[in-house]
Amino acid sequence: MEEVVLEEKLKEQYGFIFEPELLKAIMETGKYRKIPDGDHIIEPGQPIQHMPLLLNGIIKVLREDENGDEILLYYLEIGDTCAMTMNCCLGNKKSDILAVAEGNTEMILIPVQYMNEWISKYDSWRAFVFDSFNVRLKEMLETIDSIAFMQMDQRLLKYLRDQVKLTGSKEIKKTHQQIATDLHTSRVVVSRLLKKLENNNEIELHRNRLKVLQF
DNA sequence: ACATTAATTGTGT
DNA sequence: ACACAATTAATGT
Repeated sequence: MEEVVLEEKLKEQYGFIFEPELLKAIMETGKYRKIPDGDHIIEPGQPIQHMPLLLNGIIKVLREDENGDEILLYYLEIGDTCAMTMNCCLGNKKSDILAVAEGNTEMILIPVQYMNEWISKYDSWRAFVFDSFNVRLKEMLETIDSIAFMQMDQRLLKYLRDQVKLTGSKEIKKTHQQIATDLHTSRVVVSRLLKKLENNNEIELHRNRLKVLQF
């Protein structure tokens, strides 16, 4: 990608947060990456060498158990960075999570060795890192609540709301099966609940997509 | 335009 | 949860 365009994108998303010095450092050390929809960005067991700064797109962060079962931990949006990655960076450990691109995703990868240096060097970086750590933690607590205490219909509603907020569109382009995997349940359950919502005129059902009519 | 097929969605047990 | 029916989208003829 053109250097100039990249710099503009960076400023667009992070210009208000980071001081000019830091932006320059990011431009110098970061590597631009474009990830197509559905590609795995990080897999469990992989050592982490970079930390991502999202330019656009969404990243889905999942936990995977030994059977290959997955649970959705949280989503990363533009302007976010990955708390799990930071955790790994500090200890130079391997990844505990699976990160998948959702939609075409562009990001800048920063080698982990700069993490520590920048934390002491740039106030804005330290603030950014801690802040996003907080946000992630909060989101994960929500997810835990939702798994532990909420009924499936509530979880589905939350999921739909999140999708709308996340993509900025009331159209959700997913199959029932995909939703079921995200929520860690069976497709049949999702189908039945969605059908109920449709009967209540809360959503519109189509093949491979659905439309939210309320909220 | 029609038939075939594969994938997704709906429903009863 | 499973099995099957119904529907839809995609593809070839």
